[in-house]
Amino acid sequence: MDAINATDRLPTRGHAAKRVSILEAGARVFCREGYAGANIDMIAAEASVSRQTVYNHYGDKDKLFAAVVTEITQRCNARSFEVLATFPDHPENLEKELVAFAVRLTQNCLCDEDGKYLRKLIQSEGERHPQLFASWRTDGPGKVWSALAARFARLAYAGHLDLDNPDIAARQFLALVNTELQIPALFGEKLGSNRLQETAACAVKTFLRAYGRKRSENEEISSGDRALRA
Amino acid sequence: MDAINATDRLPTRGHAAKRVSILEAGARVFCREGYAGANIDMIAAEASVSRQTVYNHYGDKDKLFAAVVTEITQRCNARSFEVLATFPDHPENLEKELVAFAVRLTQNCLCDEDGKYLRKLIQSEGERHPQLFASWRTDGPGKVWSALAARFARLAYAGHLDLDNPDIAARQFLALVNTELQIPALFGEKLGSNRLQETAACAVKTFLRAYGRKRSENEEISSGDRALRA
DNA sequence: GACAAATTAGACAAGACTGTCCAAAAATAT
DNA sequence: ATATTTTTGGACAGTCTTGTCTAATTTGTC
Repeated sequence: MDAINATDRLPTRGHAAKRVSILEAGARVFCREGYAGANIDMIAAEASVSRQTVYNHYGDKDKLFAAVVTEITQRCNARSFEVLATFPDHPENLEKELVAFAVRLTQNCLCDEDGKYLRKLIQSEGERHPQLFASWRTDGPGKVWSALAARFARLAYAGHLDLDNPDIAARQFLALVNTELQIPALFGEKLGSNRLQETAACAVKTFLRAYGRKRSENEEISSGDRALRA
Repeated sequence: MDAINATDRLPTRGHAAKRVSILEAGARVFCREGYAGANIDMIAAEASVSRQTVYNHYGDKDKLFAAVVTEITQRCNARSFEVLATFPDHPENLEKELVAFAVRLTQNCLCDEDGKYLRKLIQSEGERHPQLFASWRTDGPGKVWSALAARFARLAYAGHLDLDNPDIAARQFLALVNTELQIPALFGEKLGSNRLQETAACAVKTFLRAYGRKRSENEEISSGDRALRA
């Protein structure tokens, strides 16, 4: 009855380590083979555990899958908010700090193992088990978006940005940061961190071209405005 | 040996109609259930055809899957270039025409059935069958990107845009247009065409804020800027 | 109408997977 | 050291799926 909820106790070493071992093997195998393609023997083998132990811990394939999904979801969400906490609220060099933030975001949330797993699992099973991923939709992207939007709004209020709709800006920021990641991600390819840096730099540059502060209070008229007057 | 290559003859009505019927049922079922989860009986039933006919036409499950993938890929690529041909090369109202173009792109290539199928199939099976999707990578996104980049470069040369790197601009344009589509697409949800229009409008507005011609020699403030209410 | 090709339904063997049961072995706690 | 819990390996029935085969039926062609 509480076999599944036993995850609240920390996975110590010798004891319930098998539990997490199974969970992680499950994530890998479900992700690699899809739900239907994965089989318990594979997962047991990859977790270095007997098949029976898998059944002892998680009951059946469906429950194991559900456990895997909620685990990965929680990890991903937690990490997203960790990174979000490093947002440059008081930037000295906005562009540079935004690029660093974008890199952290992609490295820790979008391009890491968990991120890849979650993406694949949602894509392949989301339509069949919408309730399983409901919490991801609301607690994951939903909250990240609005949190990020709030940060951008604050930057705008402080005069660092010029934007009319922080929510749209936040989503577009994420979209731009993701630009180059889509295709390789589909094939499970890893991007070197230099390439990742590049992409983030391009994304932020474009973002700031669109939403960067038009002018500061004590700045002289920009060259563009001079051209307009002429 | 040439069972698969028989697709070169046109699927007439009474004759080889079953062929395409199977192919389309295959696309639906493979997409819905994943490769491992799909079974021939399902596909046969959904194609209103006996199981044996499926085997007669396509040999086995693997070959059927390959046929489905190449078919969908070709359809998607073809449609992409159709839409690309409607790019506003000589725009009178650049913003408006770019929005319309973006809407065409999303409706016909990204959000339609084939687009959804291809996305799911690549995501779930791309890692396992990289060679199957190799042609998609090179002939699909690869060529669309560079074609789009060429269009943007021409617009820049004609003074309608101000960009330093057309390739990056093209990818970012696509990323922006995709902004809102990602999440619903993962769950197979359809976006109303009004919502689609909105998203495209936001994307293009941002794109032009970043890459729009700084200003014309003889132009007053654009209506678009005015609509951007306080 | 007759002939050839395609389609159908059904049975079939072979293999894979799930989930259960059980008794021996190992690990853990007292 | 002993008692308790967990893990293990293997066997097992039941189910599902693939791919083949066959004979009968339908379809399209001449």
